[in-house]
Amino acid sequence: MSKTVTVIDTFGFFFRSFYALPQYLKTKDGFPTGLLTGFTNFIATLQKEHDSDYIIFAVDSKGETFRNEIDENYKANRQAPPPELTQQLPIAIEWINKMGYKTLGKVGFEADDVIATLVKCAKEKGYRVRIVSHDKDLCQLIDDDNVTLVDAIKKKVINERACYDKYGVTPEQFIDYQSILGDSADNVPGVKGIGKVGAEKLLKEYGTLDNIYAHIDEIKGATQKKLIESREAAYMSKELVTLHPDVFSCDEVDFEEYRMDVENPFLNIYDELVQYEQNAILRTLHAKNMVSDEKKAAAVKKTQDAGKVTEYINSEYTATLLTDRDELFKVLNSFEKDAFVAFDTETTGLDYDKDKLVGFSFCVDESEAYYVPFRHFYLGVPEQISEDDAKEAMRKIFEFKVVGHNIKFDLHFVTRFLGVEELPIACDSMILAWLINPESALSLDKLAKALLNHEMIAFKDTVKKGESFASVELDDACMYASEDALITFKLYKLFLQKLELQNAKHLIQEAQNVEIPFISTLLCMERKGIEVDVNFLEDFLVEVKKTLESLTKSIYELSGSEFNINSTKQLGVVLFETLGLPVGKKTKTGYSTDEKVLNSLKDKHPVVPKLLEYREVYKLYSTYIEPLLKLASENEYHRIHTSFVQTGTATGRLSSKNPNLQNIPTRTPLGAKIREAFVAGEGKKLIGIDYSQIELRLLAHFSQDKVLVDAFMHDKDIHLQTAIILFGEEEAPSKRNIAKTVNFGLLYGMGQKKLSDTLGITTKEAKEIIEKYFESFPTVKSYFRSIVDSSKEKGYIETLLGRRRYFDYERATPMYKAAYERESVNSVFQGSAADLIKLSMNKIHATIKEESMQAVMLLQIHDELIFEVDAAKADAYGKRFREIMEGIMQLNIPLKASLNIGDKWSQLK
DNA sequence: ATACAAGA
DNA sequence: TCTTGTAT
Repeated sequence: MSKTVTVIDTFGFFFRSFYALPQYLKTKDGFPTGLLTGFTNFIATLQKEHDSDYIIFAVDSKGETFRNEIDENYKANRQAPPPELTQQLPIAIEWINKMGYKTLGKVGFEADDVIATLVKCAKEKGYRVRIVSHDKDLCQLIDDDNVTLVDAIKKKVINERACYDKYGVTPEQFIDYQSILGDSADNVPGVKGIGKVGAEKLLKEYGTLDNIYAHIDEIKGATQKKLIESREAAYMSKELVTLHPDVFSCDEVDFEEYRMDVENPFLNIYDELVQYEQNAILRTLHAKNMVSDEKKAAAVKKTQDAGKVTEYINSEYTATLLTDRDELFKVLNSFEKDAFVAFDTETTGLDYDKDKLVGFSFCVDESEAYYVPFRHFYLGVPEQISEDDAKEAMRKIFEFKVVGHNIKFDLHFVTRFLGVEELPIACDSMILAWLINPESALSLDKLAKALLNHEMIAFKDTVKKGESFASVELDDACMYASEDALITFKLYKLFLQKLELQNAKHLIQEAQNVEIPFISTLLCMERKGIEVDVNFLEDFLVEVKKTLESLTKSIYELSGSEFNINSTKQLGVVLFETLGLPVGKKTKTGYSTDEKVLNSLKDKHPVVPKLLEYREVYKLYSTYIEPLLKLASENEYHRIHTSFVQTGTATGRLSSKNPNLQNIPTRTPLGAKIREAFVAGEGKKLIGIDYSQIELRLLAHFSQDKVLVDAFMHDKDIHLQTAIILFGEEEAPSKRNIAKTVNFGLLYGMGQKKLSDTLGITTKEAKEIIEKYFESFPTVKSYFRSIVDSSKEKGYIETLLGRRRYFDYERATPMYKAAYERESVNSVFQGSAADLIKLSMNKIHATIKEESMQAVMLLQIHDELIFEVDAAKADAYGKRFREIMEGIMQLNIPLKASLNIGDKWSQLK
């Protein structure tokens, strides 16, 4: 590999950076820093984007150049640069040398000539050259194999091809091109009256300037006249624009003096980086632990005011660390009474049961954010706010309109810390982001990157591995936490604007009336948790372990080998190679061994039924029994707390995690036994209420289909009615199950493929059934059609409450389009059903509070709610809740919900 | 179809 | 990351 030299057109680069970067970048004293920031960024990305062996900063030298001898007007037209630029320029030049790089210039010559000379010298040595410049004067040096130009701001490489695309001439023709064109900014006259189109055309035809004049007789009319008149000017121009590769002799340059691999260039200008508030770079240095604590302390001291407030200023906003009570309240009292305050907490971990708050941050405008530490703990931690003052401050904050990002998380910690049930909140930027597009990434850092083009400080760069936020030093904590509050504030404002622009003002109302109150509803459910019978689970665990052991033994015996049954790879080998069973389905990586495949092999070998049983039991053990038992045992009340994710799905349903309590088994007898472990507390009962056929009822309501409406109005068996219509009165009872699957399939948006799989029939038969269904329910068919049409026209569907889900039909393969059509239809029902139960939950939550009922809502499983209530009131409360659910909205058909009461979850059916 | 979670 | 399996 030949060596590479990067040559910087230094002043050109600085000018470019200066104008490319925002002019408002200033230190807090008002000293402009845009150019400096651009420069430090450039150096920081040097290795990554301009990796080479040598780097030379070519500079102009003061004084007249030989070009002024040719023409005294040369460059006389240039305007004096603005003072903001001239202020920064000498600092930047100084930094080049301080950092350990070297400049190269020659009195009487411009940087361009120095560069031309360097190119010649480098070529002699067989080095490749990258010239960092956007100056077209340098195009004449391009030589694809050896020399390219790099535009550092646009990050573009300009080679022969790019040059030709842009100017229509080759690099070799470039001098002649400029000679004709001239350059008014540099007072290069060129041929008067011929511009770039003419110059390009002439050179395309004749190749060179000399050849143009050699064939001047062939050229017609005005062009000829102009060329003849400007002949002298053209050749003078040629002298002006031709770069001189002989500024110095090549043995004068020792490339080894210009090595790029300078060690830690920034450390050499550390104090100045602090002085000029190059905080992005400082942050990286600190994160990489490249700065000693003494050096850091000395620098922080310089930025520290005489008073008790420490400010960390970077180019965009001020992060203020508040460690003094009076300062803290001075800030809080300065806020308008009805101000929106973005609020965020820092904790020792994610578990609100065992982890603790260590500090909080807030922000009321886009230029300033604050961090209040009160429980950081590390060797030599400075004075912090007291816990009592922190409480008082947080109470005060919740008198304003609080906005958070996933604020349910913060509320768990703050409510417990303050000893209150609920706190009023104004909004949640994560929920707004979800309402705007439920399928987008919702984390603060992703949103900041995508919408604000802001790279946030990474949590893992702030908190060392294995440590908690409490051990983060206050200044780093302040930078990190303040940024969270600031970005939350910015996003909140942005989302309100976006909703208006997207013509979705109703979603602001929906957020206000439904989603935001829903946060409190979920908060109470999660905090309460559900009790688990630990003894029962322990016994169950022992029993299941025994079963597994004996199953493992017989599987080993029957298969004739010992292997890891949980490894699908090993299992595949045993079944299909050792035992030679017929291979059915294959996966991307090997044999498929899923339940369906095993079922088809049930009679082929005695090990297969054992495997099926093992799979079921192992699933129960590993996914449910063991983790649930662990969670319940850890909790002093044996209650386990799930997290409901309000923004978890594209349709509007909730999701549940850590643990997921929405997929506790029910189908098989053994699985259903898990539900026996969920019990009511002492003197309490569990109540389960589930909406019956809520999605099909919504279908009846929206489509107004006579058969469906009639069935629900008279409370008939909907699946049987469907069977009657599909297969006739006679066959209906025996085919009710098929009808049920079809109805079910409709709701989950199954295609013919999935339906045939589920029913165990061919796709053709499935297709026929679906067609039959639509023939029999023409109203449903046309209603589905109308959803799809509107989805395609608008690019989104809306639920009952106006929540949207977007579909990009524009660039989608036909397969995707078909999937989008089904998802569109399905989302309307699932989403609207989710809306209804959400409304019910809010209403029930409010009712429990208003009437001080001895009841708590514990779980939601999509169309079902589970409560724990005072045993004596179970019946009355149950009926009351059911009424609320059935009456939550007046539809064209009645809503129905069924009520069950018991001591264990398993009894609620 | 939509989730979450476990294990290799 | 892939495969499997649980729920609605």
